[in-house]
This record gives sequence, structure tokens and C-alpha cells, in this order.
Amino acid sequence: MGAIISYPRGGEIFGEEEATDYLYQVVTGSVRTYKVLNDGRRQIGGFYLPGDIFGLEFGDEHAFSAEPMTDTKVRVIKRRALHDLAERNPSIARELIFHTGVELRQMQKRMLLLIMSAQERVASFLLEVAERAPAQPAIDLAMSRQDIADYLGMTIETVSRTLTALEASAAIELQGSRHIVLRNRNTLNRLNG
Amino acid sequence: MGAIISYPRGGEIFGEEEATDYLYQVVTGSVRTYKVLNDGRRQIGGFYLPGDIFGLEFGDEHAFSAEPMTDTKVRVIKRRALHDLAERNPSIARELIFHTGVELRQMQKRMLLLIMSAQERVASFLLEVAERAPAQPAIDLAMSRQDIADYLGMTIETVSRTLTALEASAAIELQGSRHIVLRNRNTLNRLNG
DNA sequence: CGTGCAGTTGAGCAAATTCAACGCTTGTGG
DNA sequence: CCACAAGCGTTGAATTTGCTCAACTGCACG
Repeated sequence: MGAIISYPRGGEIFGEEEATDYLYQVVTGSVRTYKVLNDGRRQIGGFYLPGDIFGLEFGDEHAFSAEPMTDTKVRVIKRRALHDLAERNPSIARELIFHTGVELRQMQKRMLLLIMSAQERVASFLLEVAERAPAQPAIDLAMSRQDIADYLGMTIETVSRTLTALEASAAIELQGSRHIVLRNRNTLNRLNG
Repeated sequence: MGAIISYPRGGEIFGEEEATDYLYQVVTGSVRTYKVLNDGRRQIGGFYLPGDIFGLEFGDEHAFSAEPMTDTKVRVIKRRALHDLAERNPSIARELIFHTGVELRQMQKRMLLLIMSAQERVASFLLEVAERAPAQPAIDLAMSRQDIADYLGMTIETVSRTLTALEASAAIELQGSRHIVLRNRNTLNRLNG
């Protein structure tokens, strides 16, 4: 169900103002959703990897914009069609509710994250990324420092300094700015509220 | 559907660890949900007034605890029964999805709130409370300064100072600590992301 | 009339932001 | 092939913001 569409890196999948006629699933690549506040600051709603669903909303307009972070293929699903299907098919309805629940819990986690200190936020972020690539002791970030900062509600300088501090305390090792080895997960976990 | 149960102020409706066997609707009174972090800090999940639904979760255990802020009557609904009903009754399913969406958008709003300054957070909070009691130019807070602080992710001192500052800038007028007259909504709105 | 609790105010401090400079990598034009 | 501009990330210094600790006020309740 749904058509596959390709988006080049730097394009736009949908904007904040657009109608919520479609929802999306990442097939390959990666996507970020974000919102620009009236003072120019940007808040990232989430990062989405293959398999993840985004743009699942319940108002008339999208609350966030969505952009591919790399060249990306997404499956596009008509919202009306899905909801109609859900009314006749309980297992689809269950899926729909399940995914909403996933999103909701993620938001709750983010909410808790945002009241914590810079160290705690960055540590949580690293663990969150690591969870999605569980095999490795190291992680590769798909996003820039600016993306991380806007995700965690802080500045790029603070992100950078915090990573340096975590390296100094032997919790992680920076091998190039986007490749990070997690040396001591206990230290990171201890920071994770 | 569902039984009505009374809880005295200061009691507990459910705890973080409890199974999500039930969900709840406020009949009279008011409820707060909260979570205590491992460092002792408390984060308020939300405040709920008559008509509001809370405890609607999708994991096995509640992510938050729930307490009445005043003597409160709630309607208790068995989650299993509701979900079973939703599978056979599309309008119930729609309701369920709708309420999840309300919760989700509220969380998104909170997320944006938490990255803003103290002034912006308090201003947003006042407007949020005012929206729920639209008739008056003034609002009566059901909750303490500590509750507000834990809702907005700041300390009681900062809440207090911020309210004083807003009064100094003629945006509000404090008539007793829980009764606040909104003198200039434009000023407040301008602060609201 | 005290005692206790909620809220306010003040002073000093810690954390994160801002502003600025610098290093490294990458891509472009001479 | 080299020079140099542009972008990203890091680091440093000064500043701002909110927190901590502490004292104080006002109010409710015995």
C-alpha cells in the first residue's frame, strides 16, 4: 500500500502549514522533522530511519516540517484511505493506535530529557542513537551538530563542549566528528534520568 | 460506561509502576500526573480538569503517577473493555484515536515550551490556563507554585520572580497568589513561541 | 498568639549562551 | 597543483540566565 517517492538531500517532504493528507514511512535514507519558532530558533521533532513512520498527525495541518537528511525514499500513504481501512479492519486500527503510542512515549521521553542538564541530554541522545544500532559499540551520526543541538534544545557550542567533556571522562571516544565510540555505557546510563 | 470513584485530596489514583489496566476521566475536581526522576526532581505530566481523560497509555505500565489536587471524582474505564469495544465499534475507535491525538499535540506543545525562556514558559502557561476558562479576564490556579515549577521545568523561585516581573511590566496583576488578572494578553502572546 | 506552610525576595554561584577566534576539511578557480 | 574561500566543528572569554541557599512575609489554623 502506498507509492514510493524519492527525495534528494536538502529537499522538503512537507511543510508545517500543509494539510495532513498523507503520512509517510522511511524506506531508505533518513528524515528529520522540525519546527521554526517565531524568534528563528528551530526545534527538531524527531529523526526517522528506515521503517519509521512520520507525519502521523491528528490536526488538519502538520505541526512540523519534514526534510530528508540524505537522499531518501519514502512510502507515502493517504491518510483518509488508512483511516477508512482502519474502520473496517481492526488489525490496521490496532497498528495505528500502536504507532501513535510509540510517538507519544517518545515525546514523553523528550519532555523529561529537556528538563535535564546538558550532560544528561547528550548522554541520553547517544544512548538513544546506540539503541537503534545495537550491534556496534560505536555509533555513526547521520546528523550535524546543529541538528543535535536543535533536537536537545541547546546550542552547538554546548553540544561540542559536552562531547569533549564526556571524552575527557572516558565515557566516549570521538573518532571524527560523526563517529563516536561508547567506551563506558554505565557512565552514560548513570546520567540518563 | 465505567464506575465513578472518589479520591480525597492528597490520595493516589495510580502509581508509575502500576499496570495500565484502567484509564480515567475527571468528573469533578482536578488531577495532576507526574514522574519522579532518580535525582528526586519531579516532572508534572499534565493537569486534568472535568471532562479530561488521563492515564491513556500504550505500554504495560503507567509512565506517570496520578494524584487528585482537590477532592475528586473520576470515571474509571477498563482498558481491555474499551479496546475490545473499539475493535467492534468504529466510532469508539475514532474517539480513542482522537484523544490520543489531543495528548500527543499537548506533548508537542510542552516540548516547544521547555526550550523557551522562563518568561516565555510562564506566559504560555498563563495563556494555557486562561484558554480553559475563557470567559474571565482573570484566572484562578488550582495548583501550587511547586506544581507550576514542576510543570514548566523550573524552580518555584524562578516562577515567583517571573510572575513579579510580568506584573512589573503590566502584563498581569497578582491578587493573592492564586488569582491572576491578565491585563495585557498581547504582551503574553508575544512571548508565546 | 505562636507554629507551620506557601510564597516572595535577595545575594552569590553555576550552567549554558553569546560572541569571537581558530583549525580542519572540502571544493573551486587561477 | 596550489591558493583560497566556505562550511563545520572546536575552543576561549565574557555575559546572561536560572539555580541554590537563606532570610523574610503573610496567612491559616490550632
